[in-house]
Amino acid sequence: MRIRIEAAIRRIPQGKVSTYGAVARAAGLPGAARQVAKVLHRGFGLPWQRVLGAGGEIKLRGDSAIEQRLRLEAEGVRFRGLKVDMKQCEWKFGRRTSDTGPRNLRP
DNA sequence: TCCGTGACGCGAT
DNA sequence: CATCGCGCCACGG
Repeated sequence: MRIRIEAAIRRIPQGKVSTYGAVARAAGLPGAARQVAKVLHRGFGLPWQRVLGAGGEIKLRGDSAIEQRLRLEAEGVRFRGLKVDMKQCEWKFGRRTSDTGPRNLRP
């Protein structure tokens, strides 16, 4: 299970973000949002900053939250107030085989 | 086995 | 918006 979740997380490209719930579904584990959070908390080498709560909200507290925001802005993710502008930055997981989703956004 | 715990999600107020 | 409540789920005590 951990592997499936990690794989899904790794599919999120730089400059894009996703949510715990979406990652869980992409991993074939609908409803396992909390497990996604755990994997992120313990796993290493994962682009953890690209996973947010529903609506593009950062769910971390204190310094971690600040770091996540800085990391995201550093890779071009735009914020609208305290949330990420999902309308523009959310990564849509495609169904296997050549996933054709909106990609390459770096003007 | 029961119970508390979360980097959760969503609808209702 | 802010809060609340309830559903969800793997884990550890």
